[in-house]
Amino acid sequence: MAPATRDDVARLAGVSSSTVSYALSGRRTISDATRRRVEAAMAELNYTPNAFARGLAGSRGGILALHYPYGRRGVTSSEFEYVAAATDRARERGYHLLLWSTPIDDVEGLESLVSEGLVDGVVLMELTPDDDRVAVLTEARVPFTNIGRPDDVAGLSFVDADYDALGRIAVEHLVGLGHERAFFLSQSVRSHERGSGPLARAARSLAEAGCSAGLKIEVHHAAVSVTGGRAAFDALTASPAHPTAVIAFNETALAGFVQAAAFAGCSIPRDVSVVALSIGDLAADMTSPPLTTVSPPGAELAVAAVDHLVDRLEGRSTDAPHLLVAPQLVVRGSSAPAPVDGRRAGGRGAAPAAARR
Amino acid sequence: MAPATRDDVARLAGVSSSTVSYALSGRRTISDATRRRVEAAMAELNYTPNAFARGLAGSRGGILALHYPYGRRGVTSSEFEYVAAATDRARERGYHLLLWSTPIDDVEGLESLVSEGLVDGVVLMELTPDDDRVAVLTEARVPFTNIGRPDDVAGLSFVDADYDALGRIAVEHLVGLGHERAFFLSQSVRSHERGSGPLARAARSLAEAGCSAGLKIEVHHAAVSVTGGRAAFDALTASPAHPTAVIAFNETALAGFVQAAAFAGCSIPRDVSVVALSIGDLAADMTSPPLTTVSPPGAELAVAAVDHLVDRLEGRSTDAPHLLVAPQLVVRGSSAPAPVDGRRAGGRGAAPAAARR
DNA sequence: CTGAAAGCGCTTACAG
DNA sequence: CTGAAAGCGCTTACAG
Repeated sequence: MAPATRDDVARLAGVSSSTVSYALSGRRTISDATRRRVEAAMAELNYTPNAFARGLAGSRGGILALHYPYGRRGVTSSEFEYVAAATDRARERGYHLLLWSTPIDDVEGLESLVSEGLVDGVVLMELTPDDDRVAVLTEARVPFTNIGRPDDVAGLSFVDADYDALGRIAVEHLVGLGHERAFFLSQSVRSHERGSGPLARAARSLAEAGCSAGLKIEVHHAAVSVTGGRAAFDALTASPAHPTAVIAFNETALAGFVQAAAFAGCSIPRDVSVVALSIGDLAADMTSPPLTTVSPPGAELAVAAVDHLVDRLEGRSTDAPHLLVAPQLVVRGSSAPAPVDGRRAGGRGAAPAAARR
Repeated sequence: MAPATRDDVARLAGVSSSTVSYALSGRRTISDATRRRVEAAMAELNYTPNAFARGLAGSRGGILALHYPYGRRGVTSSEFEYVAAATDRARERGYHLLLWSTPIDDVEGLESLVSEGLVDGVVLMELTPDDDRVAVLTEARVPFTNIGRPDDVAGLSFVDADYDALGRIAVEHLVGLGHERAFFLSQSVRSHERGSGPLARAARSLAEAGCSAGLKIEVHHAAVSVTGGRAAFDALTASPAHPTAVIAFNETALAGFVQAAAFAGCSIPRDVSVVALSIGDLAADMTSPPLTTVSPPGAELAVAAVDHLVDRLEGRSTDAPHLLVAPQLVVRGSSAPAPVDGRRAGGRGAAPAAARR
């Protein structure tokens, strides 16, 4: 049988159909007796309002889009965290979540999505410094929040990881362990230098924090590949500065780096400490030893972004739309006090990290 | 200004509004001249049909739901692969993808989603042997496909990884390398024994293939935790059978296992070979050496599921709805010929896996 | 080949 | 506190 409509409920309850609507939305006062009859009728008919009709007639459709641009970097281990958290939060707030995933430069796709009128608002992920999506959404007058931020944030609502704290936290951790020379496993020069991207900001904060805390940092631009990471290890070994610690913001290369270190008999953390930035828990646990990480709290960011958006859609947001969330330092086994004997990192023939457990 | 409607287009083109609809859907023949005028008008007004109105009036809303139950296991590295691939494929086929993620036992959530009439069909992920969602969707008469399968697949359309091949492929790989005794790093006894879940099927196929190929397999039930994996390593070391290979179907425990092996100076693959089942590429690359894996092709499965569903929705599917996809063996560095000298795996004091590169 | 019109199931002023 | 009715922007028989 066809699903029950609002008219069915009204008939059963002996009221007009608009009364059923108002009972549902609570937008006008209703006597207790009427409300009870309506509720009983809805329960009996197992009534669920039709989403399309609600969307067409009302101003609120109850659907949010999460735009996840791909092609920027590969699928990393923590991305699902954002998506899952956003989905859950949207649901808790009474919204559905449409996952929208196009190449970041396919602005037309986004444009046609919003012009369909299907979604009440959009959460944008992985903003680039000069992200075109911002203009599209602004022009279409679709409310949106950003996870991440473009260079120009005037009038924009965003939540982002505090990438300045990122660098500082990593530096402080290493300096606290007595390290004086570090090696920054970065990405391509281009991403590194782009104005306000996560990498650029992390790199800058690293440089600043290193400067004031007395940690000398050598920057190495590695390809985002396992091979790139192996080459990075060679570069570390060859470095005249003899760094005793590695700070990595290149998940894939880090995998290659760790492999190369193990092959070469270079022990982590005895010979070199490793602090990984923006790495998921699972990936961190797969290495031996597990990696000390400083990562943005993905779930928290996603929840905050959805909350911001929904607050705005429901007209109850007045507070500052900019939120910077501090990254979390999780100390696992890959960071340790700097070697005291000044033995050079990456040296061959070192014994394995057996012993204590 | 408000977005253009079908009436605006009709007026501009000098035709009736139904003609615009038909021009769009192609459900009746239209003269070339008319079609051109309509198209020009649409282009000029930058017209996009309203999704809610289309959904309300027509039978097709153009939205698919992907139900991702959480709480079953944690976020593993390859889950995003399924979600991303499904999203892309849906879009390619002209549908939106609603991500729906509830605890697997929250059948009511699913029920109310479909009774809203928002979605044309549903893709279910991670089916359990006696999955309640199947009954709910069947009763609601909502078309759906499954990634994975329950025990009773009568009348059901599903795509699934061939978990029988999974075990066989792993066994053949190891036997080909001369191994005779393996250790199966499994999960809790309960999941292991449940009728037709992936683990149960993989375990069964492992047992069968091992039997006929002459590989003796010792089963170890580890907790799904890093600690569980460390304990598993101890169990391997203590095993009187002295297994020379590990087959793991427990991603989190495997992380602990690999860590424990490294700590103990047990070299992979010289002392023990490791073959990981259902592990993502990134996680596989994070270990040293990178892991040889046999994993279901997540993207392929997701694409097939979406295709099945859409074919059915569009009435163009008549072929068999059951699809079993072979897992992929990727040989990385963790598997090697069995030790010839019969040296016991897990022995302490072994030298690190330095040397060749 | 094309038009006029009913209807999808809601929301929300407008009356009372 | 409640009802009758217009309208949201489409799709699709029904006529011609």
